[in-house]
Parts: sequence; C-alpha cells; structure tokens
Amino acid sequence: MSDVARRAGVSRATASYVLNRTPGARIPEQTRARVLEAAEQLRYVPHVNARSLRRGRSDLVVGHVDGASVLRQGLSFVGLIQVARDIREAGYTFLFHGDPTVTGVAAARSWLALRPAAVLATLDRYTEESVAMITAAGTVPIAMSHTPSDLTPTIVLDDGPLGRAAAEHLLGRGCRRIVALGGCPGMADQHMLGHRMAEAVAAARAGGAEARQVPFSPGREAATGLVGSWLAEGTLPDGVVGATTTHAAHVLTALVDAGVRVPQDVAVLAADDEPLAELVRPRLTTVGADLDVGEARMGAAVLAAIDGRWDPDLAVRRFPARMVVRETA
Amino acid sequence: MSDVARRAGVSRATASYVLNRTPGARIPEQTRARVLEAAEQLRYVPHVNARSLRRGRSDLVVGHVDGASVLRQGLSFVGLIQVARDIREAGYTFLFHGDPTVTGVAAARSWLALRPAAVLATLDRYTEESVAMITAAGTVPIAMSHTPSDLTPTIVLDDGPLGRAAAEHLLGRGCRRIVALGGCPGMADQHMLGHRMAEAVAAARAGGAEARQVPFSPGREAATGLVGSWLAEGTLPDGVVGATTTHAAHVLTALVDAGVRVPQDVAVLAADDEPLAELVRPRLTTVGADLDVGEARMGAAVLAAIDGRWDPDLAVRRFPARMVVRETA
DNA sequence: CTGAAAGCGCTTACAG
DNA sequence: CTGAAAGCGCTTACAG
Repeated sequence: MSDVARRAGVSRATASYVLNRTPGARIPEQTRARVLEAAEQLRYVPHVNARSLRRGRSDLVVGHVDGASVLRQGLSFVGLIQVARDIREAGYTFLFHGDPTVTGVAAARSWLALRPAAVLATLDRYTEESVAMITAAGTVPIAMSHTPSDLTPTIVLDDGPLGRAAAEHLLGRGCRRIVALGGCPGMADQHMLGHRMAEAVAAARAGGAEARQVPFSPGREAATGLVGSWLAEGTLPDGVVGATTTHAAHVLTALVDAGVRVPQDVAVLAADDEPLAELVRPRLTTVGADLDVGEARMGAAVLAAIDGRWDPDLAVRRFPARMVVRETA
Repeated sequence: MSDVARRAGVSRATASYVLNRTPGARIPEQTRARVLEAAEQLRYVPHVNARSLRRGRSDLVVGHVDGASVLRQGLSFVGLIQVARDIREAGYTFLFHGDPTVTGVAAARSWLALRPAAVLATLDRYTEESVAMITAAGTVPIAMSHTPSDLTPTIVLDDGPLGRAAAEHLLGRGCRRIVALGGCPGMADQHMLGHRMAEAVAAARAGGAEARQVPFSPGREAATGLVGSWLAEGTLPDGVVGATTTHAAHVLTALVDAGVRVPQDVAVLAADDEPLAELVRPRLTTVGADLDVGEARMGAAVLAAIDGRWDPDLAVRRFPARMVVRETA
C-alpha cells in the first residue's frame, strides 16, 4: 500500500481511506482516481492478515471437512458448500481446513492459530473443553449435526424424516420384520447415517413391527455374508432399509444372487436417492430428500452466530421425504 | 505471547525463543520450563498471521478445489488430499479455497490476499497473466493436470493409460467400431475425462479400428436417447468405453433394456473402477488405476517448487492400468 | 543469557 | 481534506 500511496502522491492513510471506501472520509474525486489508478497499475492486493491484525477482528471463517466426511456425511457436506457460498457473499473469506486427523483441542489449536471470526465443523469435532477454548479466544464455534446440541450453536440438518418415511413405506406394505442397514447402532449422535437408521427403527417399532439396526459397510463380500447368515439362521427379514442407495443396492444384489425374490420375499429400499437406483435390477425404490439446498440459506444462521444474534430457529433444516417408488418395495 | 512472558517473568523475546525453539538461543532449562508452563496454563496458541507478517514469509499453502472438480476430476481430488497431507507433514498449513466461481486473475487476487507461500490448483484456473501476477507477489503457483504445461510448474496426473488399456482390450476382442463415451471432444486439455477418452480413441485408431469420442453426461434419459439413436441410424458400435464406471453403467443398462446383447453384440467397459461395476448385470468389466496414492508422495514436488528446486521428473504420476475382466467385455 | 527496539502491512483516532 | 503516529502479535539482529 505504501507503493500505491507513493505513486499516487498521497499518504498511506489517504490510500487506505480510498481503497477501503472508509465511510467518514471525504476524499476529492481527483485524489480518489489517482489512488485507484496507482493500485490498478501496481496490481495492488490488500494483505488480509495485516488488516485483521490491525483491526483486531478477522473476516475469516474456517470450515472443517475431510474426505471421510464427504463420503459418510453427504448431506452435511452439501450443506457446507451452501453455507460457504452464503458466507462469502456476506463479505467473509471462507476457507476449508481438511486435516482429517484432528478433533477436539488439537483441532481447536489449529483453527485458532488462524484467529478466525468463526469456525464451522461437524459436531463430533468439538468437545466441551475445545468449545471453551475457542470461545475464550473470541472465535465463534459453530457445529453441524442432525440433531440440536447444547454444546455450541448447531446447524441442524435433520435427515431423520428419510429414515422414517422408508420405514413407514415398508409398514404400509405389511412388513413386520425390518432391518435398518448402516450407521453404527448406539452412535446415532455421531453419524448422520446412524441417526437416519435409528429413526427408521423407531418408526418401524412405533408401527408395531420388529426392527433392528445392523451396521453395514457397503461391499460385495459384506452383503453376501450378511444375506448368507440370514438364510442360514432363518432370520431373513421381510423388509430392508438401506441408509444409502449404495447400502441398499449391495444387499439387493446379494439377495437376488441368492435366489431371494424381491420384493415378494423381501422388500428393499434406500433412505436416500442416488442415480444408482435406476441402474440395478430390479430398480430400487428410494426416498428422495426434497430440500432445495440453494434455498436453505444456512449461511444466515452462521452470520447471525458471528454477530452474536444466534437463533436456533434459523438453523434447523429438516429434509422432507419424497417416496420414489420403483420395483423393490 | 506478552501474557505468557509476563506470567513466566521473562521478556517477550525470551518467550518467543523458547516457544519457537530458536536454534541460536541458549535458554537455561529452568527458564524454558517456566515459559512452557505459562503457555500451557494460558492455552497459548501462536498467531500465525502475525508470525508470517513479521517473518516476511508465510507457511500457508492454498489448494483450490470445488465440488464440481470433485465430481469431474476425481483423480486430481484424490491427489490433492494426498498432497495436502504431505505438505502438512512438512510443517506447512494447508487450506482449501473452495470458491468455484473464480479463475484467472480473480482467483489470483483472492489467493494473494492471503499471501501464501504457494498455491495449488487445477491448470484451468491459471492464465498467463495470473501466473505472472502470482509470481511477482512471491507466491509459487503450482498446477495439476493430466499433461505437462509450460505455463507453470505442473503436477502431472496422467490417467491416459486407463483409456488406452480399455481401447486395447476391446481391440483384442476384435472390436472395430469403438465409441469413447464422456468428456468433451477437443477439450482434452481442460478435463481429465476428456484426456482419458482422447487417449482411448487414439489407441483404438492406432490399432486400426474406427473410433470417435462422444460427449455424454451420465443419466437415464441421455443413455436411452443415445442407444436409441444408434439403433435408429444403424450406427451401433461394437465396443464402448465409458470414461467412468457410471458412464459405462448407464449405457450398459440402456443397451440391455433395448434388447442388445452384451457383450456379444456390443462390448462395454469402463476406464475406471468403481464399486458400482459389481452391482449391474451383466457385471461391468473395468480398468483399475493401480497407483497407490499413499506412495505417490506428490507433496515432495510441491515442496521442491516452494524451495525453488522444481523438478518436473518428480511431478509425474502415470496411473498404471489393471484390467478387471468381468462380464461385459 | 536476556531485554529493548525495530518493523512486517495495515487502520484509524487525532492533530493540523 | 490530509498526514504523522500508534499499535495489532509476532521475530530477530543487536546491545548489554
């Protein structure tokens, strides 16, 4: 900026005023133009770190996401992309911190080294201690989860309705022995998929069916093994909900290969809706999430949190379920 | 840091020396311990911006990736994750800038505002002007592409062998009219998929077959339409290479639905290997990329570039092809 | 061995 | 309307 000021023949203060369009400052049009031209010629790019160091507040928002989350928590990743856009439009700098290895206090340390205005991460990266530490540093910790939390302001992306709708569809077909496939039972608070399947189990039981959640990581052997054990033990369910289309497709394929009739013997459906559903035979019945992410404007919740105007009501996004009935249920 | 120094009863300089383990400084063990304890009690986190402002060099490396790239350029995303890990292990801070809307000079401006040591982005985000601008600012611009470039140091992730292997497999089966499906013809320099399919076409032609690249964006209607037009016009190929498993699966499904026999009438295979291949019937023959990303150590190339020791040989990763013959070719 | 001081690139109250 | 000056949190040559 010194170079710009020198070239324009003004002081650094004046250059700063025109480059920042500082409200109070009345700079004659001619001076303004000279500064702007000098900045243009020198390709001046302001140094955001120096600025925030001086101002005492940062315009940086750090989002923490990793490859595993992308796969495991698709919905929250989609949400994060949208949040990032909203936040950038409000004039903040949004950067992703992608180190998958850190959580809790270690994560807090690496975020705080950047002195951001706020940090946005899935709930499982926070602990009580790390939230205290982040808050003490003047940074706003914001979480994303499928369920509200007392720990810190949390953007709720609730995909429970997808699991419930899937279970209710099976109940409507007369299924009484239902398996919810995927996520870790008892870890509903940790993983989106766990929550979705827990909700499916709850809905199935509420409808008078027998239901249990079975952990499953999609793959050919896992699916063949699972179906094999059902047949060997005589515990074949009459309805299966897969946490994702991929989960459901693997079991469907293994069932068909084992000679089980779908949907006559076992109905299968997925609690989400990926294109894969059209590619398997019989075609998979799915539950689509009817939320237009573009309209969600979740960034508004984050911006409110930064400004100390956190409003939990602004931060809840429930994914409305829409049945896509094909051939398997 | 002032707080830490005060609490430990030393000057800020001394605190800085022990906290940074500055080589030249000989600090008595007792003083060291006092400073460390104070830092611990106060949960001191160094302010990286202040540090790099003072030092005149930054330990930040910015990677630019967006959702669309993740889908379109899967390989380079996987590569980027690995690069990020290598760079972090070398003591740098690696952050992702995820704004999909900026390229060229606009992108350069938003990167340079952070004054990073280096920036890493797909080649198509750079222009001659932006490279000059970034270099002038003392930041090292590094690109990723499937092919070398003169513009700036480029990490080459060459997936051409996947396309070639696919075409050669079809040639070996006696196919003479081959379609390479996906990417944009003539845009081989822009997209990985385009490059992969261009290589497939080249290999097919080199083997004496007729071959052409057909743009295709995976989906049920697109596949049905494409197969329908082949049948109507009598232009059914005898071999199809899909740029990805998803591309191939859609065409496979549409062919089977239209009563075409696979592989007898048309052989189909994918120039990558996703789990989906096992889920469709007949099972898709694929080409796996036999590169252990963990062993690629692409970060070494980036680190070399930062240190002004760029070595193109270090930066080329060719994906070795491994045929996974299933039922469709 | 330790501290006082300068300075990285900025912003902003203050004085002229 | 414009400039001199202080100061954000740090590092590091320099003097004691």
